[in-house]
Amino acid sequence: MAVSERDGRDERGERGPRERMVFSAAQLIRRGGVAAAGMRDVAAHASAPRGSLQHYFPGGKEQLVNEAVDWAGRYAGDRVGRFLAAMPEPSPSGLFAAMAQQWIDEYETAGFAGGCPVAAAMVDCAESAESTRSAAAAAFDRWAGSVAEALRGMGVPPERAASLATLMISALEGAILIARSERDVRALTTVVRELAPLLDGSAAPPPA
Amino acid sequence: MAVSERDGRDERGERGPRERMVFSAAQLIRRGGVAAAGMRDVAAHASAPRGSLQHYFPGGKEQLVNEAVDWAGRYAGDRVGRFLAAMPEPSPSGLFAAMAQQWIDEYETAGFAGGCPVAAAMVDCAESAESTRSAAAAAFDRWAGSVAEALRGMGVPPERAASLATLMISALEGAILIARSERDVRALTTVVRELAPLLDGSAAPPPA
DNA sequence: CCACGACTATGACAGTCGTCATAGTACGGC
DNA sequence: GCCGTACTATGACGACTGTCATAGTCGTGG
Repeated sequence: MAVSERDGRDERGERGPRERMVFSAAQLIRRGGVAAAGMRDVAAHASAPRGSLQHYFPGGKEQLVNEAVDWAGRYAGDRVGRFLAAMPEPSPSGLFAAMAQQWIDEYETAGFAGGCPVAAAMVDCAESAESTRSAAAAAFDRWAGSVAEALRGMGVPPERAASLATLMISALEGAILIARSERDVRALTTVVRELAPLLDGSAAPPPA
Repeated sequence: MAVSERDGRDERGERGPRERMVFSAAQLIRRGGVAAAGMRDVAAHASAPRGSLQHYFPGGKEQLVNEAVDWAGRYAGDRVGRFLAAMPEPSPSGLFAAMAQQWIDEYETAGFAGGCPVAAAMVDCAESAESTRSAAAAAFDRWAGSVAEALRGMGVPPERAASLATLMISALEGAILIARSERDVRALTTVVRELAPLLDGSAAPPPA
């Protein structure tokens, strides 16, 4: 779910204030967590008027956070499709490498400031806000669904595709955490390398 | 790093107020993140006097958080040794299953309230507090070191042991996130099952 | 021209946070 | 008994936070 500042625009290349605020919320959340993403900060980052927050998000911060998580889940899911389209000959390991590469690129060019906004929202709100927890679950589910669909398209048996998708996303999320803590992409390159043979051997029936 | 309320005691089965506060900080951080773990809450949770906080932790909250992260890293590393000792015939997949099982047990008996304190501290403080980021890196490193050492003891080639340790911890951390969001241990059981053949095939030289 | 809806502006509110200052207690050695 | 040290107690402070109330500005349709 690495996201450059230019992503998320609509077909006219512009975004309305409401969309910008959701996007900015996701950006700030993924940097310092939900608590560090103040409502005033979100408005400022989005170059949106502070007064619009209560207008567009009458549900308050919880609604804003939930929409940011939802946006991130949709974005990650859509990205899978684009990765797939960009691969000359799709393979499970190639897809996973592309997913990780997006993070490697961000970390190498923009520094290690950000993590996954869904993970950040989970950590901060899982217990306090039930709606945010379920939004995170939906985001992961959407993401995993896209990955599993892609895997099935590569000949992976349907019952294993979902499992492998979970494994891929788990490993990626964990590697993001480690990479950020070490300020080094090593963890990301490592999981890609180590998981590759397992993923590419997955078109065969499940082992044992 | 799932931790029951009874862990972390010293040889006399008791803990001093200082240790209790570090332990309580870790407990609260892993539930709702650093921001949700107020200093007053920590003191209350540890049944320790509020006035002791500034006495034992003159570095303020940042020091307390860092020590909590450090404690968690040491705890996770020590756990690996105990898992190893409890296994009749050690195997990489068996070790990973034991690590995940600790989380499964916690989630099934105590609910999905908590995650990994190191991950939580990372998400909230990686950018704001450099010292906390490096404490998290040290915690992951210590944990991975224990795992890698265990793997080498099972015949895994040294150069692969470190990589597999990173993969195991990554997958576990990610699965924790997903399991907590879904309020279901499915993600944990899935990564254990899917990773098992890869881990147990790792005593052989690296593939290709 | 006026009214109406959508949107913006801004100051205030109550609450919480981490931190600090100050004072107080307990207990050891001398 | 006294002093110094370790620890505890507590109220206050300033800096936030999310939320609300109120008023203002548009543009558009009648």
